[in-house]
Amino acid sequence: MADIELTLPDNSKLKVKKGSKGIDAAKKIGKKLAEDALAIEVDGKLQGLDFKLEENTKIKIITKNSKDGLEVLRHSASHVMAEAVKELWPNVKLGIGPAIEDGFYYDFFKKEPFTQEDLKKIEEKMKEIIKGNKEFKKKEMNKGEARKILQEKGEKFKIELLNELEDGKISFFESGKFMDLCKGPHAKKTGEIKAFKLLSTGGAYWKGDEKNEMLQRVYGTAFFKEKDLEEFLKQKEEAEKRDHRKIGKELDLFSINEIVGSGFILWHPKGTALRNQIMKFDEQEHLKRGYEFVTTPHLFKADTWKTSGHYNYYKENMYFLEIDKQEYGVKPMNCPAHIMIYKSNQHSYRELPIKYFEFGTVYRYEKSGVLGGLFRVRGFTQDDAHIFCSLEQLKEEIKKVIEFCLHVFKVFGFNEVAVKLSTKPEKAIGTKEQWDKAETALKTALEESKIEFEVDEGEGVFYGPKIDFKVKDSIKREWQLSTIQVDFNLPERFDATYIGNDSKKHRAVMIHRAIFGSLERFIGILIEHFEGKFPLWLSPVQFKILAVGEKFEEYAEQVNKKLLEEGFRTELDLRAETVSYKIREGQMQKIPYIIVVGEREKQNNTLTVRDRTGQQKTFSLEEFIKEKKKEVIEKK
RNA sequence: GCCGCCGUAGCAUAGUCUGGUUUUAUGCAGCGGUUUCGUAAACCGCAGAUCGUGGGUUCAAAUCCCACCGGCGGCUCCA
Repeated sequence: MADIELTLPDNSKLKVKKGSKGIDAAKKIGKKLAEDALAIEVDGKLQGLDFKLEENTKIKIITKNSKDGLEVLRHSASHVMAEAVKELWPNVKLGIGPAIEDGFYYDFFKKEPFTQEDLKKIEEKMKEIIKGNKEFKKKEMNKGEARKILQEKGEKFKIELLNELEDGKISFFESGKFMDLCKGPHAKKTGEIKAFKLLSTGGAYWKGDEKNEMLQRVYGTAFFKEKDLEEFLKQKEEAEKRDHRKIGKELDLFSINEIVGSGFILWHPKGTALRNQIMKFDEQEHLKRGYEFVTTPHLFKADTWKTSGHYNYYKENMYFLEIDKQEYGVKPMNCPAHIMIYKSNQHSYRELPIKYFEFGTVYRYEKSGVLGGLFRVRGFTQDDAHIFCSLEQLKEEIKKVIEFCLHVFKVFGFNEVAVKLSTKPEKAIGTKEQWDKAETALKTALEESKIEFEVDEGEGVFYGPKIDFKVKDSIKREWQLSTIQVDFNLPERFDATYIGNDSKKHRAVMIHRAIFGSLERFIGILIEHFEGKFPLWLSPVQFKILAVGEKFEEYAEQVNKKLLEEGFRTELDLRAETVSYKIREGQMQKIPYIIVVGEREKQNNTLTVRDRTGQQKTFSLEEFIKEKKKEVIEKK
């Protein structure tokens, strides 16, 4: 038989016999590769190893230890889980069972939800199946045959999926007694699944639509090596240790009170100290960049929201009240207020851009089930600014905002940033020309800022394109932070204009941008990022001062007074407790420096300072102040 | 909002399944005293809880049932 030629990802060519399969190609490339092979990617599509190869295709062998390999493994694990569940509860109907970021899940239709004990049972059953080391066999048939099989089994959800598939060959995967509609690919045998663990359960709507039935989802994860699984579980534990709700309580930063209401944050003195430092820093940075500060009310007459469109499109998320037969709405956004300020004067093109900044506290009604700690709340403060400019100025202004964001990330130690540009969605306002110009402006701004970014076609909001920034924290978790959005809608609705050099009125373009997004959420992220061990400039309490004995209390007081005068945040602890006790307490409060004074220090006018790692160092008072002031300025 | 789990002193837990000393226990924190101490917990004592709220079942409810409030994990949502 004649050879056919395939292209490998590195553009080298591979010749195999006509009619051969993916596994043959793998063997041809190398014995080791064939052993490790799990699946084959043909022209970007994952296929099983038994996939018949054709000429002029680009192939990639998916092996263990690759990201795609993990996906294949996890998808296989989800099948094994479904098999286990079917054996334990034969009447359960199957939903879908894909691999996801950290593992896999499978959705089942079952009256009673799964319990923790059920998870253990399923795990045991899965172990049996894996031990059996059965082959994943692919079976192909036409749609009619497939439907017949599914109808016999009564798999109504699978039939729904089948109906959406194109006519042609429908594939099932079979392992032992279990068979499931599935395009694959899978591992060769169930025995490939070596390290797995079921993690949790939860309800999930069929096809993610809340109008549909609620299915029972089981989450799990799988790895090729036991070591990787352990690593994963350790990382999970690490994340739990950093939970901002736990640390927030321990460090007395904030609370949420049942009587006050869900989603409303009470900032305690220490939390406020932290928050104030962030705000102070942010204010300075805005001043440097030519923003003007404004202050606006929390409550507006409903007319404002009718003009802005929120009354029609955002009403379910807003708080309304009626006084003297007049309807008012609490602001969910600051934009209308800023536009009103802009509109209180006529503006020349020479004045543009005009940038208004406000720490604007907004209230949004969020469904009870979505609230959580500081991450999702009903009342929060945005570091919100609106830039009014001409379409021509857009690119330069966006560039400045990008620089601003990156600077802020760096200061807080977020060194990895992922950027996404979202373009015109199907439903959108504004002309095609406006959109094109704006999208080009955003794109060019990103390129000229030498930033790598992804384009998310059609994912913009209806009123304009946007750029989103995601950062990675100290344990590599991703958080969506900043957003820069162009808005054609509100300037139109509020008729925001400027006078151009042709002395005619022109529509202003508005940019919404927030760097932290919400201060509440940002602080939540910071708590987890730093594990509560904030750098000196942010620490609610910077120094804890204690004396070795009563005789040295006066000196401790002197030191404290001096540090307060120098603008530091201190805590003087003169309680009748032992030195060790107070140090332990300070350490648990994650205070950056604990200052101990006694005979030696009093004699020499010095301080002995213990840092968070337990290291001690002696300074003269002046020396210490100088060094710590530097540390605060450098924000290390 | 939906599915599930949970709610015991300021905090962290035990007791709840299988109702039964007048319902409670432990540690930390608090308060009173003693100790004045050199880098992660000195000692003794005291006080502190309508067991989330309301209703029901029962001779008897922290425990069983219902509703509500709140928290957590998911889903959905986050123009």
